[in-house]
Amino acid sequence: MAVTGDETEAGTSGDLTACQLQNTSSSLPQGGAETSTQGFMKSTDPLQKREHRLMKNREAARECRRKKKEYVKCLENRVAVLENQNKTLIEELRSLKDIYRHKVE
DNA sequence: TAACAGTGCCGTCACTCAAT
DNA sequence: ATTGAGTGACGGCACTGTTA
Repeated sequence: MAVTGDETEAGTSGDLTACQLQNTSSSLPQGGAETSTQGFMKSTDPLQKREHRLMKNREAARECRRKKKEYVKCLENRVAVLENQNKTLIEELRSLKDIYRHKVE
């Protein structure tokens, strides 16, 4: 199953904001990228335009799927962490109840 | 062992959204 | 209005496990 050894103890401090599918804007040079091919929709012949568009979309799809997989993995890790926390809290509640019962008896 | 179902990855199309 | 990036949906292909 998933949730292998890597990303160990992802929830030590409960970083629940870790799983963000979008907003990787920081590293991606949105505006200035691809200066060599900028405006390819305008100039080149239709066949080349199409080839270039397909290539870009191919790469975009790959990246999109990669991010999505990463996101899902991250969510699975969160689930595992929260399940553990839940288990611990239930156990704690049980023992506290136990202590209380013994006191009132 | 052939036939089939399930799964994962890929390429493409169609669409949306933000930037220009 | 145009352009480019991102993404959901779809179909195809390859691989794997299961069953008769």
